[in-house]
Amino acid sequence: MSQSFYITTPIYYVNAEPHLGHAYSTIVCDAAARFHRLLGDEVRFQTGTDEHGDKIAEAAAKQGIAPQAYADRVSGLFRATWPPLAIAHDNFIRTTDPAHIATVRLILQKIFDAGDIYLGKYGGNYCVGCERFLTDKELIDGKCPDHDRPTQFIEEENYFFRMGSYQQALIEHIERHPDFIRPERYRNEVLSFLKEPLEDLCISRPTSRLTWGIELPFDPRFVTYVWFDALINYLTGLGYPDDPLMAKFWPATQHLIAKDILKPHGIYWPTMLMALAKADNKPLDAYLYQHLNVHGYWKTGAGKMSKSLGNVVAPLELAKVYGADAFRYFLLRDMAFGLDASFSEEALVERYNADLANDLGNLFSRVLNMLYQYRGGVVPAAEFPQPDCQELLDLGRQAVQGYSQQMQGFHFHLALSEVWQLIGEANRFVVRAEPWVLAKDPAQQKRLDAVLCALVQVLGLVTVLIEPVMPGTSLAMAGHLGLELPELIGLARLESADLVAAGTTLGKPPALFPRIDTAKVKAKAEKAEAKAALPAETPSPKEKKPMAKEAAAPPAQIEYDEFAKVDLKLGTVRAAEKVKGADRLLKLSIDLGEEDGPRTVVAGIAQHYAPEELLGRQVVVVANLKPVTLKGVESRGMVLAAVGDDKVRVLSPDTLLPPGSKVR
RNA sequence: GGCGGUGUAGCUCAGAUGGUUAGAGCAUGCGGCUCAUAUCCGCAGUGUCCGGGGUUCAAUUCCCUGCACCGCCA
Repeated sequence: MSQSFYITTPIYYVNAEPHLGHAYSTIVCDAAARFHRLLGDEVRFQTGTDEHGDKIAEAAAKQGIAPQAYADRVSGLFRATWPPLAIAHDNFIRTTDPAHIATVRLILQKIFDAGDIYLGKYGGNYCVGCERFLTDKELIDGKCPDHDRPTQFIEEENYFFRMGSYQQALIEHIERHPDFIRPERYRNEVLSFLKEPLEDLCISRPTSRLTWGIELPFDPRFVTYVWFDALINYLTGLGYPDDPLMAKFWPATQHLIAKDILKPHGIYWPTMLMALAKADNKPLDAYLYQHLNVHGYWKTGAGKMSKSLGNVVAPLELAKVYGADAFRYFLLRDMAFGLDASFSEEALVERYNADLANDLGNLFSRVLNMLYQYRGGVVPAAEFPQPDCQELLDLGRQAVQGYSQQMQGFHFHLALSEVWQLIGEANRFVVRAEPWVLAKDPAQQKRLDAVLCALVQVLGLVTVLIEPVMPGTSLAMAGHLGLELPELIGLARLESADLVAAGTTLGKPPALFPRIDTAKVKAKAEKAEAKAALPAETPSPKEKKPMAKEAAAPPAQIEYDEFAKVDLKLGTVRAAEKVKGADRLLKLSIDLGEEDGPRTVVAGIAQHYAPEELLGRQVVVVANLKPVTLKGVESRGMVLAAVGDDKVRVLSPDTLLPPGSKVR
């Protein structure tokens, strides 16, 4: 029953550092991958970097370093961007990987041997300054407009790929598979492009002009054109031709791109795949991908946004300010997939407050609080199901259906809207059922049980449904609801109403998304803008201070052995309470998977965490710290936390692991 | 220059093979509840459905034209 699902981001060209557009593409793929994992599919999700070509050679030269060193640096930046955004890719590929280079050469040779690559001549107006051919239209008075000097007519030998010979086959495939390129507007764009005769594609660059590329296997005087090299990454990531991954995943390939690279992916790539299929003696469409999913642009900066809030902080920085989950939610909820959308901090905060704080966060909070007050946190069994409760649960199941369909079709904004309609239903249900009235009436206790039970089950549904988009929140909710990992629950299990087992004891809820004071954000932005408007840059003493702190001597280096003496372990917080007579101390009972039960650890984090917030959380503990007695409580260990300027956050893994797991 | 798209409430957008009161969310105003993160629920609006012309008993919806923005191609 389980199917395969292979999704790819474009590999990002390392001539620019990661920005919002890259993040969106990658987050979309991650959400789709997570969704398919919930479906129980076998999933492979690949991203990576594209590192050859003129522009990279130039950028490296400008910095006075070797292209490889330059590519290493920027590729590293991309790699480091993803974990904080909760991206869980299976493979990160680089076009400078030896395996990729070998495969590109193998494929070139195959297509060459099959006769679809030939040596031809190309003549044109070459500008030495630009190091490229210019079209007639680009010339002004026969001169290069950028360098204001005459171009030379150069005839150059190059290798060409017989792209044109696959034009008709491609048109037919697209017409027979309406979903091949989606949404439809981009399919139409490709078809309209294919109305004109398709020319062959120049796939080489002479080494006299460029050496930063993959040498053609059949002619060392040339390197491969960067697109021909780059597109093949999707195959090399699966180990074409022989790796078992190919058989499992290639037939289930979904590419995702932004609209600016539609042509290479909608035309070059399928014709390349047809040529490769022909060379491998297979039907022409044997290697064609399932779907090309095309999204629009995020418009940032410019216009009125800069006047109020946007622009003050780079979009990716906002993920740190408001959290990866809120950031992901905003991107997926606010953009109709395929169309353009505009990004601003205001819009992000608006979504955050309206959807996350008021709707979801508050529902979670009110339901669990009532459960805590009326039932001591123990989930009741609904022994006599009531019609309205049943109706709510039915709506829940319908939401799961609608959500699944929309997610399959890459309509993320509509999928989320399904979930939020359910959240709205649950909020209305609370008002209609008035649990606070039921609680006072001894005759209504069974009814109250049913109402609370239904609400808790809806929270369970929502927990799983939001996992692809907000994995961290989903995990936190699961922890408080006593559920196992959402990704292990999967969508199929949502059919039963008993996600949260009766009899489970749930703690007091934390605020999942504390409301953001928009007035404050605005004031901050205006202040920053005013500051930016000042011409002179005299740093105020205030700004100097943290600089001085950073400049303090770093701690001395230590040997690995010294580090290894510290026994770090993962523990699950089973109980938490304030230590009497101490403002800063919390007494935690932490399960380290030890036979003699949970340990008591005292942590100085009471000003940063309410005890309930930590229930179910996994934390990192120094297990072999000498016991100390603090305010009369013996503490056996210490909880690790990151200390920011005014924030202290305990460290947790991004997915639950067995208590006692070693940390190193 | 050619082709295509978009233009609907303050904002973001949905919509009907043309037919009585044009919709959703957010923002705004009023009312209600109190379990909740001053949250939630209900009610209320407001719109020359881009301008002009045409077809029609009837157009925001179809046709033509103009304007604005966007995209693809050259």
